[in-house]
Amino acid sequence: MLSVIHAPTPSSARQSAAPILDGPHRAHGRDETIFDQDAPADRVYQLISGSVRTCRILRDGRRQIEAFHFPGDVFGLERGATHRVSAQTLGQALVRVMPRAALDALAAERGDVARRLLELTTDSLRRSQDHALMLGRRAACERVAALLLDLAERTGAEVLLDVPMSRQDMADYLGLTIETVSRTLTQFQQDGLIALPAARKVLLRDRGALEAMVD
Amino acid sequence: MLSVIHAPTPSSARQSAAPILDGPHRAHGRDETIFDQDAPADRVYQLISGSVRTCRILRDGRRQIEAFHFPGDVFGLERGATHRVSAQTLGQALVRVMPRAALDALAAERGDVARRLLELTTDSLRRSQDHALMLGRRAACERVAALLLDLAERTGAEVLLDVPMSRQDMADYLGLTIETVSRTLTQFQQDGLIALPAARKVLLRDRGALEAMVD
DNA sequence: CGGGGAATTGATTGAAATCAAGATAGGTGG
DNA sequence: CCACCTATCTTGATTTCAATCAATTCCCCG
Repeated sequence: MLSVIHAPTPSSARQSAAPILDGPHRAHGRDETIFDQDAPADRVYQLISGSVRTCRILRDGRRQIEAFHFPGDVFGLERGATHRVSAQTLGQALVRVMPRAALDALAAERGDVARRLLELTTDSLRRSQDHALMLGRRAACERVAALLLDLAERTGAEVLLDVPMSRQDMADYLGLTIETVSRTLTQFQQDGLIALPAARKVLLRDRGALEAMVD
Repeated sequence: MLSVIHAPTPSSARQSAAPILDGPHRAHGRDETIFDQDAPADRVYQLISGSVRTCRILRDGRRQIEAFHFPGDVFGLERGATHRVSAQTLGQALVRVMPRAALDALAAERGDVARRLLELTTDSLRRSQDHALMLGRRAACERVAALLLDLAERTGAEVLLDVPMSRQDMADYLGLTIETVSRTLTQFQQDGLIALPAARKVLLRDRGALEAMVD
């Protein structure tokens, strides 16, 4: 049975970590689809563990990753009847599944829930606008630097960064190709900004220099 | 005195046309700033007539226009204390000014107002995501075509399109340069897709072909 | 009219895409 | 446990699309 979560929201924790509504958890394996583009948007999801990408694909195959999601993040919120993006896991992931009808009903009767939904949506909007600025006006190296810093901030990594996505995922988020992403990372390494100690690991050696590139 | 507008929302009208809250109107001349980037976000605006751009500027002068606004559109909604974008008029414009505190208070006590705010924010999010897809994965001609069709739809133009913005505005919205926008329009004209009968006018001659470019 | 910002057009450059091999590493089965 | 196999990633050569640099031309407004 569903029940409302009376979430204490300590200011220290990431705000989005508090669930809006309880719901069953669902486990996903690596690279599994959570929902497809154009599928009915009758559920909302919150990531418990792992990481997820949401993306749109054009008819000719071009793909734009719209966002990466990390534990605590809510995704799948839509205004219309269908999902405008698809969602896939990057590795193993655990998600909380909330029926949209229940969430809408709850928002209608409880102001705090409605406010939380608005906050979540506003946060997504802010992220999307930052993303658009990056795609419209930033050079390849600035985009890659921005992604690394964003990952560091959102996963709470100090120096050694876990990069859960492939080069193709990075490229499709950044509006670049895998080759350009790879070359840019190599260049950062040669310039002493980062080290690449293993696959899907990045060691931040000069965070200040990366931050200077982003703004 | 402020008063709530009990807006009948005929399904035929553009939904965003209904004001959330009444408020004083303010007239602006051509190319005037309504609010600056980083200024306190203590007011929300609704465009009555004219058109407005919201944009962000990087330290080195690169500019990204985040959105164009037309009559009925609400802009200036923020989660934080300051505006993340600036807003300027494109021509003469009339805006309704609503104090944010009053709007927040109203949303807290009235579910329909809270819901309306969420709808507006979700619409902005959808637009921003479409924008990001365009900036990340579309060629110059596809971007220009998308802008023309978007303008036609939002201003309700059938064939003759009023383009209220300069080439620089178009370029900064599309992540291109004025030269590329100009060349693309010339090419469209040569291909019989449009005609350019006057400055800031575009005649749509083959809307189907333009739509085919966009998806 | 006449001045001046905006737009167009042309020539050239340049950043990232594309095309094309290799290198590396992760997973699997012998 | 190790070797192979296949994905993924890196690196290199070349091309391409859009940016930049550079004149004109076109209008809009005074």
